Amino acid sequence: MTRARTGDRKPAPMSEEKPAQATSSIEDQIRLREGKAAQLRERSLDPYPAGVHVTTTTGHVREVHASDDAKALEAEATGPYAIAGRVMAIRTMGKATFLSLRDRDGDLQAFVKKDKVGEPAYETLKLLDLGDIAWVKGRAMRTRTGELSIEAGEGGFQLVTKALRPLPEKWHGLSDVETRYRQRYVDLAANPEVRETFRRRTKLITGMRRFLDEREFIEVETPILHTPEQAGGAAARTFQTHHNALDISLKLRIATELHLKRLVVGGLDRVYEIGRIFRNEGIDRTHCPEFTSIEFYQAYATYQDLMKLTEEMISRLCLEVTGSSEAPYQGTVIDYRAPWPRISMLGEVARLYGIEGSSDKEKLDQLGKLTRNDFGARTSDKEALFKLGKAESLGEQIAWAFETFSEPMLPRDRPSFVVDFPIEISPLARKRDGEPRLVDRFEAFAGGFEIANAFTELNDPRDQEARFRAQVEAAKRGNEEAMPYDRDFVRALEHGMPPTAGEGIGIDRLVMLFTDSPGIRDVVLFPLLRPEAEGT
RNA sequence: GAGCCGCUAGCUCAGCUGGCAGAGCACCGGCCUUUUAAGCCGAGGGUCCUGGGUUCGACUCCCAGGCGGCUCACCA
Repeated sequence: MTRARTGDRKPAPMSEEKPAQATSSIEDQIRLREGKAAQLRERSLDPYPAGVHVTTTTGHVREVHASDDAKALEAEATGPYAIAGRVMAIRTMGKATFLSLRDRDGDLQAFVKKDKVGEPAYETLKLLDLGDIAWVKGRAMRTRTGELSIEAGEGGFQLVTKALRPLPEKWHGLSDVETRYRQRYVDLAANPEVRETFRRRTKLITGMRRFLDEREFIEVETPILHTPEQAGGAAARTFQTHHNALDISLKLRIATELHLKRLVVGGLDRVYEIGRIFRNEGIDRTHCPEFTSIEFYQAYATYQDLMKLTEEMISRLCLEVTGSSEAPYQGTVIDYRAPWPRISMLGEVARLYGIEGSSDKEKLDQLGKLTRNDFGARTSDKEALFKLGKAESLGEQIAWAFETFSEPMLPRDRPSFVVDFPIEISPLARKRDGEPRLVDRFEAFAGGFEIANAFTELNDPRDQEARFRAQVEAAKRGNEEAMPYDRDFVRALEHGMPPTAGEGIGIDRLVMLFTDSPGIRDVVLFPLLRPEAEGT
């Protein structure tokens, strides 16, 4: 690692005259940096060495010496610490240079003095550019201004990776959204808060696993490639693909639901899967064609049990990930502590239309008497009316009315559960005992969007058949999101699925909430974009 | 898919009513052994997203297209 430092005490002569022309177009800058790599090679220094010996991180050094002042550090024989990281700043004072090195833990200053580090190493320092990766070994010290630094010892500086492209500007970082998404490596290198976002994402997923594992759930993996019959479990259009050897057309899954319930039939009473879901639909602030969901199923539980579990899990995750049970989201602090308010979809819609009936049955009966025009009377907004007009059943009418009028009114500073869903929009949920026009289902909302969807599962195979038939009918009428009739799933239910409750949570959306990210693309490392135009 | 907005140096951005393309940082040369958005002196760097049109003259105005953002639609 310290090769070729002692061989030649005199700095190697510059390979050629200075560049004839000072330049700075990107091509020029790359050429110049390549030239510096060549100069390193001329001094028998590899610009891309392997086996660099790093003994610690910037974070560790900061931690160990957090409370040591300059005097204490001078008295103590600290280290030596060998750290490496991307060079974020170079401040040269002539025969002494300050570097800001950034590794996975953060930034730390390195202080390289010519008389300490030795002439050869100091000469290679002159070939260092912002964005290169450098290695420094030495003791910990504090500068006059009190900044903790590593002071490079004899031979304690090495350039370990030459970067050919310059980093974005140090002060503003990289802010062009398109470049941030397309070249996430630059975004991550330049903008520390982006790393924090993705660190939190990982923490969240780890925390979910721990939470469910503690409750004796087991994690499984089910197929992503679905036959056309299997590609159900949600209302969504699919991606098409094809398997060559079998010569069959396949679809990418739109949910993990139906396979997971097959596993419950098989006796895996508590099961979950975290994985990618693909839905061939538009892209906006909260939708992405590939996203990550967790679905879990618990036998002998009901949707009521899952509401409790959800409150508990998400409030705990918020604490684990953000350090508090309350987290700001786009200007509003959301308090995740249980219990979350329950809001009745049926009740809210009934209230909207002046129906104060006491029972669900009464509300449904009264709402059933309303005409399409009655439903539309609440708004003159053309688009809202169009939506309301599309409803083909009372249940859809209620759902659209809720979405249009009530959803925007959900609490902003708290997550909430919406309950009392109509059966028509819930083809996999169990009918409610006593009111078969409703199902035992909830959706959780926070920050203005849905984060979870759960229900007591339908386990009556004959009822499931009927629901599938209704979906097939809907598909015939042109509903492209209707799910296919999955015969094998019905066969599985015929073997008997214990009474079960299941839930799906959008992990990306939770990450948005816990990182205060405005859009789903900010929490996905490489979001799908149109292909880049030629030339970059 | 629709509406609105944006695209100028590697990055972040100015550029007026059409008249030679600008700044800061970065880069290049020089000075500097405790700086930290280091500093000082000097130099260079442009497919103004693309293609048409109007005009004596277009970064600027018009048309078409590309990519992105936001809103809406689609979407649980």
